[in-house]
Amino acid sequence: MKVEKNKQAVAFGEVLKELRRVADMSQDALAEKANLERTFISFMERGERQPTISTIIALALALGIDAGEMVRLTVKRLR
Amino acid sequence: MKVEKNKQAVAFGEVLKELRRVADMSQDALAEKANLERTFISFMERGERQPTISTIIALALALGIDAGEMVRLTVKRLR
DNA sequence: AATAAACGAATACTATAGTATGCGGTTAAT
DNA sequence: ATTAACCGCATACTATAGTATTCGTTTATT
Repeated sequence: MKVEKNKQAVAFGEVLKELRRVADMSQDALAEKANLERTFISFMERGERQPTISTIIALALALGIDAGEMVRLTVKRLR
Repeated sequence: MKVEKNKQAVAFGEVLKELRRVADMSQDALAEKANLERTFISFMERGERQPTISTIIALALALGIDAGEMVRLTVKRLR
């Protein structure tokens, strides 16, 4: 049977991808700046992995935005 | 050698504990409402575990507050 | 059309989020 | 002094976050 994807992870992934493109960064560049693996950024954007609070904060810092705002956008996308 | 604790996890734990008390809930009550284990709430409040985005959203919902705000308070506490 | 940057995707692994159980200490009531 | 609610803490386990490597395709750019 097909494994159901986590809705919050999918929503976060969409927000991440959008914000990264607005910041005009490649997955590779973002990964480097946030001290994460490029493949992990890819996993998150596809909703196959979800971030911890540490990762959210690191991503927000690398993207030059507010971590709280990033979560707000995620929650907003869920309803 | 002593295992260094994750600073973001500690900050989040402090915020969680404070917000839970403001909401006048026991760890047990919060755990039940957020569909988590009481011991996991305890771990988080002590900074020994950190939440994923799903857990943050579930906790915020159970506490009747905004998930983004919860993250904002955590980041604020880090500086 | 060839070269390279960028990304999806698979796989396999290590670290840690999250579950489950249990014990002991504290506090506040009886 | 006993009962009960609340919580710290330890341990052991299962699920998944995060790393590392690799291959194929797409999209410029030349």
